[in-house]
Amino acid sequence: MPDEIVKILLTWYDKNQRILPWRMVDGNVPNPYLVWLSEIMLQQTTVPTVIPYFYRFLEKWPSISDLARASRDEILHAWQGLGYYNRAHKLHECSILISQKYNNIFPSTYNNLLLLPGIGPYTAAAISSIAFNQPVPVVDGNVERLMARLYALQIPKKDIKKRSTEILQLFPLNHRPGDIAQSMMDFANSICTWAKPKCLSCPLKNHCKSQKLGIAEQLPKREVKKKPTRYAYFLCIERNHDKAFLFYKRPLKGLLPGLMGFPSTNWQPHAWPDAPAFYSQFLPNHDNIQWIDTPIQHTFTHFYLEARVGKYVASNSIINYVPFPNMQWIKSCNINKHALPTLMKKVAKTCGIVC
DNA sequence: AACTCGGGGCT
DNA sequence: AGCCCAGAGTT
Repeated sequence: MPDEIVKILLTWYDKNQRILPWRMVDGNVPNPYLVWLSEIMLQQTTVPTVIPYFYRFLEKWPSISDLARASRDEILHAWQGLGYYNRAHKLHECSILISQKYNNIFPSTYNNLLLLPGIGPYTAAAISSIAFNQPVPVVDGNVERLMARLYALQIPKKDIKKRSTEILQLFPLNHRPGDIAQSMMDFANSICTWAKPKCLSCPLKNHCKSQKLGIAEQLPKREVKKKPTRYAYFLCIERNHDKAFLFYKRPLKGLLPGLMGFPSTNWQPHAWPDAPAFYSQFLPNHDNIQWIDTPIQHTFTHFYLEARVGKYVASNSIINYVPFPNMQWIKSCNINKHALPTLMKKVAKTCGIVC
């Protein structure tokens, strides 16, 4: 049965393969650097989102040694807006490690790839399989959904990855392992979709247990968790004489690590922070703060943020005033030289910053 | 084992 | 409004 499934998947893949910039055509093995870069970017991120970032990275840094010579801030700047910024930090670390300790050569086996920063079980399997033809099961969210439906796995979501991997160990992966992996992901992404799977025209329907049971769309089982809301104030402080704004560089650990941001209160649950206690830290004279009526809404992975933005135009008396050492004035036309997360771009837009 | 990490797109 | 996505790292 697994042999038949693999055969159907490869046949489907040969006919429907998407042309993607990190894929090599004509059956050649792709460049490991391209595979690695794409796989890191694709972690929890959709293909259409990744493509423009991938091209920009490749243009700036055509090889792993080029990337290894870049600074952390350059990489963060190119990564801005892509999210999960720790990936950018690990990308930087990994490039330096491979360039300096590995002589610019990627390891080829699952176990050795797993030792590298930013590379976990999925990515190690994907790189070894796609770039080095290693017969390793590659299990991402797409494959989990496909296997859960093919084998009617009515088990908790957290257990599906392990079970899927076990099942795939019994699949014949020796012939074209990378294509098998990518065929499963492409197939689940376009046929065995999360919502409204195309079961009626599915080439695997005769092999699908959940299709026979009529429960394909309910699998894999989902578990609900409610997101809390947090509340914060942001300050957009403009220096009168040169249209510069007060920014701070966020810590290298935690949320939005190493990116630029506007001064804000703690993002606290349940209640609005004490606004005067907050802005008096930054503004010796805090009259004339214009509070924007419409609050900013932003969704993070595990909470919503609702924020109000205050705009303040600083008088000449605080031209050289910098409240904290991690802060700096940045002229409006230089802001785009720094790495700003999408949330902070919303704040900038809300208070009308233009270059 | 559970939590922390973005942002866009779909329903 | 909720869930999804070529998951990894930390606690």
